[in-house]
Amino acid sequence: MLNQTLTAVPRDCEDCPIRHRAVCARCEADELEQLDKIKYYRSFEAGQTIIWSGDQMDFVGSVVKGIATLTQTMEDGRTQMVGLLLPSDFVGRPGRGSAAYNVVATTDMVMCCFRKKPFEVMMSQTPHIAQRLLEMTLDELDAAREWMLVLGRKTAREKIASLLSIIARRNATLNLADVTGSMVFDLPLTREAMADYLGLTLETVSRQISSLKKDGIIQLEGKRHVTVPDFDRLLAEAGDDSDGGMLA
Amino acid sequence: MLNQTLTAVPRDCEDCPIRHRAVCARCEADELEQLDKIKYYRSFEAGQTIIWSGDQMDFVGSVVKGIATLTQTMEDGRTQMVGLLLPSDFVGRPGRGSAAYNVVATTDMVMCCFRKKPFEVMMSQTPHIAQRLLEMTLDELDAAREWMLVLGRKTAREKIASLLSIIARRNATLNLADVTGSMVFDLPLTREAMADYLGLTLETVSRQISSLKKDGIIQLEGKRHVTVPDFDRLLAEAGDDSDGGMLA
DNA sequence: CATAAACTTTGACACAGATCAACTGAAAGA
DNA sequence: TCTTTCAGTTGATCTGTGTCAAAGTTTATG
Repeated sequence: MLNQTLTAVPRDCEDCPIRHRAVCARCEADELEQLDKIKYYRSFEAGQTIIWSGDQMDFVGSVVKGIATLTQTMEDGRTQMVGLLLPSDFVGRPGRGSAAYNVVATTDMVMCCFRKKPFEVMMSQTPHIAQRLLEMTLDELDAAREWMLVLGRKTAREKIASLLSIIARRNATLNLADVTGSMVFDLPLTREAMADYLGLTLETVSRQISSLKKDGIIQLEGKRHVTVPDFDRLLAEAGDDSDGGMLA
Repeated sequence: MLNQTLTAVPRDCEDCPIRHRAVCARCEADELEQLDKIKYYRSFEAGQTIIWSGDQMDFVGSVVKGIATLTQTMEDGRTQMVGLLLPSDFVGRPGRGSAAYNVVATTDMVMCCFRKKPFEVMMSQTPHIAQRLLEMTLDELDAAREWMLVLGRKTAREKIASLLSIIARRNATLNLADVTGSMVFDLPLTREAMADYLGLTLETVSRQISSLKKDGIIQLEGKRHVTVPDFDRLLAEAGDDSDGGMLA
């Protein structure tokens, strides 16, 4: 299979779809120019493992297009997803030599990579990058803590409803749509990936999705295309208060 | 009950027990002087709620002495701990007006608080603070992701063993002791708090501790004083590989 | 077009951990 | 000293989710 996405890769930061949300969001023109010198694009196919936990990492970077997962695995194979990487999310940790998690592309993907060493140097010199990275890391920490509540205390049905509401919300904000009433989106994850995210088995995921469908909370076309007729009802099933736990 | 800890509060950053691990770790003398102008100490008694989720927060700060918990609660009362705050850990999020979690003192505590507005101003001007906060936040994110694996995929027995090994390890590094062979420490948490950390009920926590005791993995004096005769055996019970997942 | 491979659904049954309840021991207060 | 309260333990039973198995659907492949 030829990789057609390579030709679609942006050359210029000005045209970059994640220019104002990624780690470079606050950079000025001259800083972008500096970044440009240490950056390169890489494309990945759906299913491809981008990084193995424990591997040496000589780059960090941003997801430009597509979706990837961050997973942790035990020796006996039990797997837990610990992050879902969407466009503009950052991959890697400055100052660390080896990867702490597996990173796997779940769709075809494009990443904007920075060579690690020069990126670290730049970070110590240009506060705009470190500031933005701090902000993004704090957001991820909040998201991780939200997931700890989901994993530790919610029922299987609530877990599924929580995941659907998060995907629906992210989709809406990405498309600048309203976060009310009816919403339509495609699931970017297989049943197994959803199970790994939620600490369930894929059979339980399947059963709970069927149950939500039977109860009219969601509608399904095919296996992946979801319609949520009433977002507040979905939130209620997730056990969240109606504001969805959003913070200023 | 009179609060005797107030008199034991450090005045000077030079004498501060967390001077080299807290958010101020990288600050120079002049920066400490600036911080000194916006800081104040607060003491809390065991059991006291320091911050309610949703409350306005006009300070951020560091834990100097004692232990606190970060918890999230659902409307029906289900509670999940999302962080365990030990000396040097940071409380609050610069740039956010209201608290996202409940913060409760589990022991008598002393905090070094900074008025939020001037702290934010200082952060934007002195990279040393933002740099250190980024580093600490990345560490917390790693810890949160480690807990997601525990919550999502481990059995009750493995969860307890994981918690014990984390507490043992933290205790050892705090006391500069060896992380091998036999270790002795006091549990800083009630059975209920442990349950909230691990997504279990307190009965299950109690049963699993009894079981680990019966099997000789741990020894107990009273309810809280724990001896771990063989740390590697405890790690094996936790389902971790022997290196404990530590990263450079 | 046929077949394989990957993904998903559904059913039957088992079991880990929750729930409900009784009891123990230690600490605090009258 | 006696009672009350709080933290913890242990037992009996129930139930939500996992496990094992089979079959259906969709997508890829020769």
